[in-house]
Parts: sequence; structure tokens; C-alpha cells
Amino acid sequence: MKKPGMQRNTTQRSAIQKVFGRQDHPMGVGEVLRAGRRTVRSLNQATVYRNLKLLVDEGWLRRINTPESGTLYERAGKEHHHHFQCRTCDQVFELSGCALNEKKSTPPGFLTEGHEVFFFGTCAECRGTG
Amino acid sequence: MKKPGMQRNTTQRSAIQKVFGRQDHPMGVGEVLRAGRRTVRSLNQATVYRNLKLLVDEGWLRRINTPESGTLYERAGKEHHHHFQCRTCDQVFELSGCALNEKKSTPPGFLTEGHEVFFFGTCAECRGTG
DNA sequence: GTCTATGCAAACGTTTTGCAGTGGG
DNA sequence: CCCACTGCAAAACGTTTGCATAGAC
Repeated sequence: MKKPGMQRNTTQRSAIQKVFGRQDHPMGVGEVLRAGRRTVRSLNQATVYRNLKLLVDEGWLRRINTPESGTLYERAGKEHHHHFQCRTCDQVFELSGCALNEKKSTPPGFLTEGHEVFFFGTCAECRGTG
Repeated sequence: MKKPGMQRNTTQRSAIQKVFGRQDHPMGVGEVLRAGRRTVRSLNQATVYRNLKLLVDEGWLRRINTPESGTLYERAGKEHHHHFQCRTCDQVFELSGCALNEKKSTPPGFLTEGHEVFFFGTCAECRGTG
């Protein structure tokens, strides 16, 4: 058995965390990498993957699985919410609140521990209504 | 511009469709391939991929994007419903009904055209309650 | 000095694609 | 006899991993 050991504060990880501090929308690996390189020029893709995983395990980030844009990440600890993806610009937005009755949807005998909701449509800007 | 042309009835496609006639739970490419080979021994993975896409475009199948088990497919045309994935046995179940208020969740200016809900938990059988 | 984290490249699993040949209409 | 469809193999993705070494503490 190998003891985990203490984690270190690297410039790479800080850069990645800073990216999430500046952006308020869910981001994919590519966007994090590009943004992070503005702070650490040498930042590597593998490092981003490793740190995103680490930050998720740590509870600092949350993974979101989108049907259209693959895996995205957002800061954890926010209030329970869901997501909306615009089919025109592909941007993912956070929606506040939750209009879902979890109990009503759970079949007898089953135990529901969580849920995820994804909305599709057109965002205000792409409708020209924004 | 290339005219699409008429599609043909191949033994491979029929085999794939027959698989969905026999199974009532969402299936991944691997399961479809394995099951389809019981009808057409030579059935190829690429053929399955191509036909699943074709059948989705045609409206005969529906894609489901699961966070844990990747892309699954089910017969289209069923009543609106959602899915439940057991974290123990990984099986995906169909839930009937929809306890979601779509209007209430849509921000002003946005247009919601659809939604997908995914539940996680433990199924009746894995709880020993089934 | 120790040992974690990084960069790089190779490996991986999944899905797509190019191509020559098969077979449905 | 066409041309959509198939099988096969290669390519294209997104993600993970092994390894030598840089750097945090």
C-alpha cells in the first residue's frame, strides 16, 4: 500500500484554477488549456487532464457531461442547478433552480441519489431577443 | 450537389433493427454488434456505427448520452420519458412520465426546444428490494 | 534530498473515413 | 447494371499512462 502524500501548489494548477475564477461558464479541456497557457506558456494537455481530475476528486470542480460538447467542468459548491445548451452557438449556460420532482420520477424499489438535467434550444442572443 | 438516392434493405440493417425489437433497454454499439452477429455472422463494427447513425437520422432510433456508459440507442417514437442508471450494475432503465416543468426552468429570452433528464442511484434489484 | 507534478510521447478506447468489392433494386 | 452498402484497415478523436526530469517543500 502506498500512502498518497501531500499535494503541492504548482504554478500549473494555480493557472488552471485561475481560469475558472475568471470564467463563469462550463469549460472543456481545450478551453482550459488555451486559457491556462496565457499564464503558463508551457502548460501541457496531460497536465490539464490530470489536474481537472484531481480538482474534481478534491471537490473543487464538477464534471458535466454534455451530449453535444463532451465533458465540461465548472466550479463545484454552487447551488444545485442545471444547464442549457444553445443549438446555434453551442454555448452552455447555467440555469438557476430546479423544477424537477425527484421522488415523483423514481420507480418503487429504486433509490435515486442524484439527477442531471440538460435543456436544448436557442439562447437569447442567438434568437436576437436578448 | 449530390442527390441522396434511395436506401436499400440489407440483411445487416434488418439484423440491427431486429435487435432493437427484441430488447427493451437502451443499448450501446457493442451490445448491438454482439446481438446482431447472432443473425449476421460477418456483421462489422463500422456497419453498426453507420446504420445506427442512419436509423437515428431517419427517426427510427434515438441517441441517449449517458455520463457513465457513453452513447446508447433506443427505439424512437416512444412516449416522452427519462432514464435511470444504476451505479451498481450500470444498467440503464426507462422511466415513464416526466416531472419537469420546462417553462419554469427557461430563462427569459431563451427558447427551450427539448430536455433530457438522467437519474442516478440504485435499482431495485441491486438494493435487494426488488 | 525527497517525492509529487510536469512535459513529452506512446498507448488506449471509441468513432469516423477511404477504398475496393458485394449485392439489393 | 448501377450505386448504396459492406468489410477491412487506417485515421481521427478524446483521454490516459509510462517515463525521465523539473520543481515544491
